[in-house]
Amino acid sequence: MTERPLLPLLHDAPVERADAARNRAALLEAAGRLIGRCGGLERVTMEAVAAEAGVGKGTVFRRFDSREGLMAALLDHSETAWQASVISGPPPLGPGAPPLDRLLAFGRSRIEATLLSADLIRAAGRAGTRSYAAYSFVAMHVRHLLTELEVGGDLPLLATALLAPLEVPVLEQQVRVEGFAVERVYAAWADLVRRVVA
Amino acid sequence: MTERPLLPLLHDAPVERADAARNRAALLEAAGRLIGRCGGLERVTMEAVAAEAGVGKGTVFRRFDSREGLMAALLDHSETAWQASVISGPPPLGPGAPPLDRLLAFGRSRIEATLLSADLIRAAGRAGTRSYAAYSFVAMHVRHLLTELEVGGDLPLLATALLAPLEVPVLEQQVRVEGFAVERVYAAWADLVRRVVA
DNA sequence: ATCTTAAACGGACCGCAGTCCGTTTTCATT
DNA sequence: AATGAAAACGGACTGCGGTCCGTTTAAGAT
Repeated sequence: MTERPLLPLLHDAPVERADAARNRAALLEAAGRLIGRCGGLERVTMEAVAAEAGVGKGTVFRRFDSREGLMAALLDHSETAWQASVISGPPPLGPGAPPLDRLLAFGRSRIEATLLSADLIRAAGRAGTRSYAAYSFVAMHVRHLLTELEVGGDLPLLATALLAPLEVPVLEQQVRVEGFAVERVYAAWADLVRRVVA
Repeated sequence: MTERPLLPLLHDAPVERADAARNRAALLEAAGRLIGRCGGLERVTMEAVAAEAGVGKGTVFRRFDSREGLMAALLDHSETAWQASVISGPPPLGPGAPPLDRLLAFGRSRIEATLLSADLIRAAGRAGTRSYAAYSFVAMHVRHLLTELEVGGDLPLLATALLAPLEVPVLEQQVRVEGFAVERVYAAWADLVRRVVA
């Protein structure tokens, strides 16, 4: 499951001890199991995760720093899989389609993925903007596509402006509070994109 | 300070008892004082606010429900003042200027006001999107200006898309993490607006 | 002035995130 | 295999947000 790198010295993370790695895996599994068993991850306490994994409470915090850290680690699996489908999945989300098609596919996929993991993303903290690594990836991807579309202007900030309406609080407001259909939210984002690249 | 309505029955808030009103005011003042005295509002505990105001802890939660509620009440003053300057202040933020000028002035003013109260807004919760009342106001205002500009499309969602980059997490990422100048952030937003209304 | 009652009060109490520190385990070295 | 030091472990402990409930108080009615 967790691959130990063949040349650990090349990675700056200084090699994890065997018991530490075992407990990390056990804790992630325990957390996933508990979230499934109870309804909703906010009802799962850190102590319960520790107990389910058969370790002490201190170990949970040693491994993941905080509740948000644990949630972020949990989120990492799906986020990584999603990133892979953007990097090397089938078009139009993956490479091979025209840039505008890719951008629109990106938006639709991002909306769906974000709404699907909304609770986890919120619990993983940063209160609205996902962790820096995740943000960097999507920002870079959108900048890249905008460059291919030969869009002028301040690309880093323009990319951010296109990404902002795809953040959890905005989508939840639109879909869960205002009751708009996901399809309509996507259509509006696509409209925004077309105006920007025009 | 706190005006009692002449015809209380017309308001659905069922009239506040004198001691309750006194304590509400005392608590807001105490909270403001403590936030000033200590550095940063996250170092101020609810118990400390209660003590500073000379009331019991239960009273704080009775009046404001939660820590977020207290922070939201604190924020309400400046938010209301800002709304007033949009509704009836001098142009171009207030009425009297052409719609595009008003929209651009709105963006600049909103960016500045949001960054100024960023800590409070974050502490007031809803994890990224401000309280519904505040959101409704700005959304309505932007929709209104877009209508005057004869912009077509799904106006409610288009307005949201223009507002999303002005939320706290986005602005803080750009200004505090990436180190962009506020002026540049505003310029990028203005560019976005011009592309959308074109 | 007194009475009634709904509302407000205060502070002990609870649950959970996060810390601390004495004990145990891993693993590289010999 | 023995050893030593760095790392991990566990669970008691702390601090704060939030609740509960017995007591007090405001304010309209008589």
